[in-house]
Amino acid sequence: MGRRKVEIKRIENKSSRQVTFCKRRNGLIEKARQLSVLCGSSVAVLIVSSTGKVYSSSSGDIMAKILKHYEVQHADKLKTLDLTEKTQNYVSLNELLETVQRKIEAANVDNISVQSLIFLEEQFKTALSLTRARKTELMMQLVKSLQEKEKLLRDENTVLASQLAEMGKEKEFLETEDERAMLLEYSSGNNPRETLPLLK
Amino acid sequence: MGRRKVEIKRIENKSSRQVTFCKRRNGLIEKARQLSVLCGSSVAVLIVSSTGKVYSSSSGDIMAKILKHYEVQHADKLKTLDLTEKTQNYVSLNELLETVQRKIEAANVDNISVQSLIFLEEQFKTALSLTRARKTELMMQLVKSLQEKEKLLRDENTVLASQLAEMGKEKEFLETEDERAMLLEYSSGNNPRETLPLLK
DNA sequence: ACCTATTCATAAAA
DNA sequence: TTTTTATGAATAGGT
Repeated sequence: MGRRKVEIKRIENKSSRQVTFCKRRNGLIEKARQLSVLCGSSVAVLIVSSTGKVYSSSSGDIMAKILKHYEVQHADKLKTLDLTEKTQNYVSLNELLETVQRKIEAANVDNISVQSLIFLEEQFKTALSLTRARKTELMMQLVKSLQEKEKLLRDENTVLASQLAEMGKEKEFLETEDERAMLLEYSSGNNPRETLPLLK
Repeated sequence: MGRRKVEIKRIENKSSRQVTFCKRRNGLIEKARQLSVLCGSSVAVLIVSSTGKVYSSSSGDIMAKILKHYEVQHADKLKTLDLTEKTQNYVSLNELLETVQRKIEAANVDNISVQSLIFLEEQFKTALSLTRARKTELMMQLVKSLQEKEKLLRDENTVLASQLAEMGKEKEFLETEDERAMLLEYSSGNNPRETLPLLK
């Protein structure tokens, strides 16, 4: 499509290669845009010139779609996880997809593909943190409830112990010397405060 | 470039949209190949059809180049993280980059862009799972120790309660009718097994 | 999937 | 780079 037909092989002349690169790069990106608009598809183009410069374009929600595609591909894998983890994964993955989609729709900058990779990593990092935080919170709740339970039990123990002591005192007035000796022996061998090293 | 000019806007007719998608998709990928060959550049194209099917092509070592590019761009960002996280990130990021690069060098298949993205996500997911698993394990250990503590306390309570009961019995033989009535009243109001709803 | 009229992309030149 | 212009390439609509 020019003054003459060109063979598809590396253009040796440096400056004409540069010119061709510029034109065809723009053409490719425009074609990508058209495809995206005409057919409602998502298209990303990444170009790295021989000098290392990166050009890219991306239209639509391609990153989100790729992740969706991935999600479908890996639905089986998720099924091997237990139910609790499964739910958590779905939630965070969906959140992730939504955030990615929103961010891409908001930003009209070029270079989105590379940015998407960067962004993707950031999102996973964030998701990791969020999941960590959520799990920690849940487990901290569990620990807290266990600690409360523990406190109640310890209080209960205290009450029981004082009841015992109370009874012991009462007994002092009632029982014979022999009976009292027996009781003390039993009590010293089973004193709660002496047999619960964990609570120290 | 057809029988008539088409506006660049979504094609509403489903079947002609499908035909156009197919033609233009092939065209785009061929153009990408040509650009790559003519100008010695690396080009990746990612297309996701409106039905969710993913097509892609990539020429040269584009993903490796992009990752290199990315790695340089984000050296600064990593410096803003705190030391602990920083160390962890460096390790996992470097490992990740190395693995991706190796995989790319090994595989001469097309479709590298998508595969890399998928792989990237998988890596993060794995990292996420590992972290989760580790945290869960640690917290489960804590929960387990708390539960053991609880069991000891409950046993202790049981012992104390039976001691109380024992004493109560003993008293039956010793105390007067008035003293016994008082004791029963007190005991029924503070029975441990009645005041610990958490343990039910 | 193939045809072909027509539009589009771009090679060469500036 | 971008514009111009002549020409080859891509493709819309039809089969």
